Amino acid sequence: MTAHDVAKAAGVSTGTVSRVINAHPAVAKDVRQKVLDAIDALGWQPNAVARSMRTASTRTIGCIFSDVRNPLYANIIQGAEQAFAENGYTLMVSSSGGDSSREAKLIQLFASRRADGLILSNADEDDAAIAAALRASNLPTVLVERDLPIEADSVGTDHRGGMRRAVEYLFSLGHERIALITGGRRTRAGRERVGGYLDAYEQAGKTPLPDMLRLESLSSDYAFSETQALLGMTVSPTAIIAGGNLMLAGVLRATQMMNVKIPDDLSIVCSGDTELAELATPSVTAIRWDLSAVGREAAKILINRLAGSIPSKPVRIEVANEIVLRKSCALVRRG
Amino acid sequence: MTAHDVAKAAGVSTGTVSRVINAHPAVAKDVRQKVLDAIDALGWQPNAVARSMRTASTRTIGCIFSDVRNPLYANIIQGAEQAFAENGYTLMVSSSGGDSSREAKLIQLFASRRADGLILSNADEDDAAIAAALRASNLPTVLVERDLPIEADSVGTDHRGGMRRAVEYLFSLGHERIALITGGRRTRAGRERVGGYLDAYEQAGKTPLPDMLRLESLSSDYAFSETQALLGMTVSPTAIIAGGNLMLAGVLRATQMMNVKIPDDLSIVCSGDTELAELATPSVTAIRWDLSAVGREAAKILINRLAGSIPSKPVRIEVANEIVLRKSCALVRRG
DNA sequence: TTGTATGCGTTATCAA
DNA sequence: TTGATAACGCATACAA
Repeated sequence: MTAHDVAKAAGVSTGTVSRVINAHPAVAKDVRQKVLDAIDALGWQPNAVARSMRTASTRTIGCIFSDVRNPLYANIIQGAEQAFAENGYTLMVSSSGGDSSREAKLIQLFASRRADGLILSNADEDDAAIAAALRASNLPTVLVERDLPIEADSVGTDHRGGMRRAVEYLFSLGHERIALITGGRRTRAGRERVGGYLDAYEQAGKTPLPDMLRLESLSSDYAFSETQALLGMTVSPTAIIAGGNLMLAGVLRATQMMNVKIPDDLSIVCSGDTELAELATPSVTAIRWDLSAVGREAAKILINRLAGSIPSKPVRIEVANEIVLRKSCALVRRG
Repeated sequence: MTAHDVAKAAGVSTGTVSRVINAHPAVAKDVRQKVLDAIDALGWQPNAVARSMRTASTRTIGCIFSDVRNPLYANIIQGAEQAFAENGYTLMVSSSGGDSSREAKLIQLFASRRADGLILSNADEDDAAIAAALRASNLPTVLVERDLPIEADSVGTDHRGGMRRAVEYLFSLGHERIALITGGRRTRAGRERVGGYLDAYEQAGKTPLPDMLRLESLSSDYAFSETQALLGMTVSPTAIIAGGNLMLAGVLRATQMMNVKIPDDLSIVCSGDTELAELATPSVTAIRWDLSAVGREAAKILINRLAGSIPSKPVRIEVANEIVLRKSCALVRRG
C-alpha cells in the first residue's frame, strides 16, 4: 500500500497525493477531496521511513539516562514525551546503567538512526569520549542536570540554592554536624549540591567536619552503608541530608535497622521529593521541584531549536525548587 | 557522508562496502580491511533510515503504556530495553494517559513509523478500536497483563493466584471482612485480581460483603477516598487489600489522616511491591513479582517472533509471584 | 570475488 | 494547478 495506489485510486499522480497530505496550498478543492476519499477507502498511511529518507528528518528524539526506573528520569521522560508528542515527535529511550562508554555508543546509535535531537543526562562530564561523540554526531542536544564542554542547551534545577537552604534550615534548628551523603561528583548536579552545602557553612562562618561528607555514589546501597558508618562514629552527625532521590530508602533502611529515632536522635532531609518521603513515619523534609517541567522545558527548547526559532547561543533553563517542611527534622538535642 | 564516499576512499564499489558492514562472506580479506580502514578514517556510519527503507525493517519496537512514571511500567520497560538492546532493537515509548483513543492513534503512529513490533498494555480490552487498529497495523504484538481478541503473544503475572493467597493469608489471621480496592475491570489483570479474591471466599465457604469491593479505579486518589469511606462504615473492614501498585500511597494517606493503627486496627496487603511498602511504618505485606522479568520475557518473545523462530501459535508467559510477609497484618481483634 | 544497476516510498523540482 | 521525474542512501540480484 503506497502513495502510488492512492494516486491510482483517486485518478491523480503521486505528487498530488503528497501535496494533499502535506497540506500544500496549491491543490484544487475537489482534487483534494478525491484524494482524501481514496486515502480513507484504502486506509493508507504514509511510510514514515520513506518520508524521513527524503526529508532528512525522522521527527524522533533520542533520550539517554542512566536508568528509566529512577523516578527522577521517568518523570522527566514523561514531561518531555508530552511536549514532543504534541509536536509530532516520538521518543526513543535508553538506559546506560551509568556506563559512560555505553552512553557514547548510544549517542552514535541515535546518530546512525538519524534522530533529530538528543536529550542527555550522562554519568561522567569528564569523559572526553562523550563530548567527542556528541560533536561528531552533530545532533542538537539538551543536557539535563549536566554541563559539557560543547555548545548545548541545558535544563536543570538549582541544586546549589536548594542545598544551601536545606543546610541553613538545619542550622536554624541548632544542627552543626550535618552529614551529606551524595554522589555525582563528576556531574554538575553533584557538584552544585556540595557547593551549596559548603556555601551555607561558609556564610555562617562555620566549618564542616570533613568526615561528614560522603560523596561517592548516588545509590541506595551507598546511602545505607554510609548512614550506618556515620551513626557509628563517636562524634556522629545530628542530621543527615540524602542528596539524591534514590538515597532516602537507604538512609531509612539503616536508621530502622539501628533503631534510631527520627527526629529525636537524628534529623533527615532528602533531595528529591517522593511518595516515600511523604509517607514515611515520620514524613521526611524534602527539596522538591517539578520533574515533569524539567522534561517539558527540555523538549520545548529542542522543538524550538529544530524549528530554527531560537538563536544559536545555548539556552539554559532552571526550574525552581523549594523545601517542603515535614516531620523528620527537630531542634538538636543539647548535651 | 555516505557509503559512496567510503567506497571511493577504499577504491571499491558501494556494493562491497555494504557487504563488508553486513558481514557478507564473499569479500576478500584485504579488500575487507581496506574498507574497514576507510570507514574508520572517514568516521562513516550507515544511515539507518536508508537501510530500513531497503530492508523493510527498522529494528525499532513501539511501547504503549498508560504512564511511564508508574514504576510498574518503568520496570517493565527497563527489562524489555535491556533484552532488545542486546539484539540491536531500539525502543520507542509513549504514554497514553489511559486514554483508549490515544492508544489507537499510537498504534497507527508506530505502524506508520514502521516499527517491527509492539509492546502494549492498553486501558480497555473492550474497546474494539484497539483490536481493529492492531489488526490493521499487522504488527507483531506482545500484550502485557492484557487479553485482546486478536492473535497475540502475552506476558503477565498470576494475579488470580496471588490475590487468592493474599486473602487466604488474611483468613488465617481471622479476618472475614476484607476490602479489596482496585480497578482495571476492563483488563485481564483487574478481572483476575477480583477472581482470585472471590475464589478464596468461595473455597472457604464464605461470602464477602458486597460493599467490601471497590473496583472503580487504580489511582492513588481512589484508594484514598475509598479507604476513608470503608473505615467510616459501621461494619468496617478489618483488612484492606490495595490491588494496584499506585494505591498503597492512597491507603496510607487515609489511614495516617484518620489515625488508624496498623496493624492493630487494620491489616493491609498491597499488590505490587515497592520501596514504600518495604519502608513504611509498619512495613506492608505485599504480593511481589519480578517486573523486569515481565519486560524481558515480552522482549524475548518479540525477538524470537521477528526472527521467525517460534510457531505462529500465540505464546503466553506467566511470571510467578509470591507474598512477602511484613508487619502490616495481624490477628483480627476479637470483640 | 567484485561491480553495476535497480528499487524501496516518499518529496520536491521542473515543465506543462 | 497538476504530472513526470529525479533524488534520498542503502541492499541485493545479476553480470562479469
